[in-house]
Parts: sequence; C-alpha cells; structure tokens
Amino acid sequence: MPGLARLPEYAERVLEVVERIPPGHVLTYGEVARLVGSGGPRGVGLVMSRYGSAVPWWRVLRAGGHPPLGHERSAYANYVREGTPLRGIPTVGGEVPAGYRVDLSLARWRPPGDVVPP
DNA sequence: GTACTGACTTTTG
DNA sequence: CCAAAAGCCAGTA
Repeated sequence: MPGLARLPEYAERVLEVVERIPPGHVLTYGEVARLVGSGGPRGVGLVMSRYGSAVPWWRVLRAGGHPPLGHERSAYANYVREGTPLRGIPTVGGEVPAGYRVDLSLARWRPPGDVVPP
C-alpha cells in the first residue's frame, strides 16, 4: 500500500540502526552511515535533525566523542542515566560539565554482523 | 534540471 | 592542542 512511507526509505533505515543501539553504548555518524550501507555522515545527521526526535539520538555522536551541537545538555542527562562511560569530567554533581565527551573506546557499540568471518 | 544547506568525516599543516 | 580544506550524501527550494 503506497503512501504509507511518510519518511524516506533512507531515513527509515537510519532510524532503524539508531534504535538498535543498546543503552550504555553509542555510535558515530560515520559508523551509522557505514551500517546503513549508503549515504554519509551528513545524510545521517540530516535525518536525525528531522526525524531524530523519534529515536535515541543521544546514542549517536560525532567522531571524537562529542554529542551533537546544541544538544550536549540533553544528551548528558541520558548518558548518566544509561551509564554511558564519560571521560574528562571537571565538575561533580548534577551539573553538566563543559567540554565533556564520551569514551568511544568503551561506549562504542560493536554491531552484530560487522565482523567478517575468515 | 541546478544550488544551497546541514545534529559530519578525515587528512594535512 | 587547533585551523583549514576537500569529500561525501540526502533533503529542500
């Protein structure tokens, strides 16, 4: 039945991957683009800005471990809540540290099927 | 059809 | 550590 695809095929695919990310883990825009198999980091970011409100967008961050610009504050609450490993936190308590970043080495999710058997 | 924009990446200096 | 440039792709006008 046509007309049901309110969002583009690519957008739906991106949202699907983001929803698959378990709590406490994160993926970078480039990684998500790689899992989708098409597009690039910008395509993912564009979809997130438009339809990201329906998925755990905070689990998707830029290379280097910084959350999306303008959303660092909202993301921080989610990271603490899901137990995402953070790195370099100068402040303590419920305040949001400035310039914080996620430890990609620990938080980076290893998607199934990404490993190629020999 | 082209042009511009954007929650980006990566390399080089 | 930071700055600049090129590359990449989907959506919108």
